[in-house]
Amino acid sequence: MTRQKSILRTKNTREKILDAALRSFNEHGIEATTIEMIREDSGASVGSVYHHFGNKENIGATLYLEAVRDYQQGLQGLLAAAENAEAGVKAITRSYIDWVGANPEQARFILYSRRYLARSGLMAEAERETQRFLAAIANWFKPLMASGKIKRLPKECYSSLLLGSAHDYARLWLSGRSKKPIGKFRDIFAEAAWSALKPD
Amino acid sequence: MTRQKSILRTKNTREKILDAALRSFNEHGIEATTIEMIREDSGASVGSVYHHFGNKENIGATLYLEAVRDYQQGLQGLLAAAENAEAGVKAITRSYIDWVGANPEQARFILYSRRYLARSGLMAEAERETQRFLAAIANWFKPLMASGKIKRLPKECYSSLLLGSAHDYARLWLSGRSKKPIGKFRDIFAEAAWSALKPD
DNA sequence: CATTATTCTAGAATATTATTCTAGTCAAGC
DNA sequence: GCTTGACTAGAATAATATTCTAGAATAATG
Repeated sequence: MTRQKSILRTKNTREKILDAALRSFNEHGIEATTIEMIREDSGASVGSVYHHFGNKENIGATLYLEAVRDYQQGLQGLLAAAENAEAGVKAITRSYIDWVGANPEQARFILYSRRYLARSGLMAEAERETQRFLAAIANWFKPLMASGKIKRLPKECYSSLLLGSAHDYARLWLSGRSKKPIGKFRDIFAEAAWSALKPD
Repeated sequence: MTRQKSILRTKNTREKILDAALRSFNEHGIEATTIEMIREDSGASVGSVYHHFGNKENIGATLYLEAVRDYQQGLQGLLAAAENAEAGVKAITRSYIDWVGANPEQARFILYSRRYLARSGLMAEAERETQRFLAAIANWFKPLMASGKIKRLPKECYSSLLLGSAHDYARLWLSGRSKKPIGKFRDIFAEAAWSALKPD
């Protein structure tokens, strides 16, 4: 019980710092966010912040890693369940849109702050996980490409044709330049992905 | 003549600062770039840097504004020349790809650093110019949408369906995660845009 | 030309902010 | 109830952005 308490104390501080950082990073950008702002908003001390994360960039990298994991987990199994190429392509697109719609703050952070986050150990880890994830998707696609169920194209192009439009609209929406919630256009982007990838 | 000389001095210092900043911003990111690095790389003094730009963010905003203007200028006239919907859609896509291929450093900066640049006066200016530009494109599309030469969709979706895939691949390429020059896929992305926008 | 105003450059001084350091507090297990 | 390790606090330091002051170069004026 006492142990539980300790973990809670830790967890709470750590989570509060992450929450405060995400809010502030998204509102002001990472650079404009000072440790002092995070400290004040989270109620933690400078010492705590540095104890948990080491430096400002690691706070960002942690947010990035946790968000990416959450999204990738949501997609697991969807492909296994897909009956055919069209269903799979549309499932990937819809899953992406649904995740963005449900987690706009995390999505905003991932889309707009990746460039800032240099190659810390945490980012390398995120990179590795993403590679594994993309490889799994590529694997699912491979037989469909071979059998002509999906248009044959240079392999570099698939991910952009699949998610590029949804990606782009997500940026538009998350930046506030478009007001219409991304969920409204779920099927439009799924159709567009399929029309770019279906065989002629 | 003396006047000419003076402008050159100014221009050179100013341009050298911008060149050094673009290099360093793209290599290390804006935050990790110090004024000292820009000063050393450009050969200017701290005083000069601040005389010309006022603060670090304004250097970024200037790079952003100049790059966006350059791209937008390139697209002017292309639409006026387009014979029909398909030609127009493909011309826009190709023009974007060509510009990115020809100006990778500028493109990288625009795509990866927009979020960092807050609403300084310069960014507001860039925003206004972009609005005018998008309005001109929307205007070109309007009669085609009305007459059914282009698929009828919610207006928020068009830009993402038109350039989203190319956009996405540009990021991939510019970040170094894909090695194949974007120009190779010029027609693939033009086709994809058209297949998303052509009437059923 | 000489004079004056303006723009530009230089680098030292200052202010802001990230990070480190030291001294503790707190809970867990013995 | 002692010891250990994880955690917190906030002061001290270091790194960096920005401002300031002086002066050099250039342009404008009579």
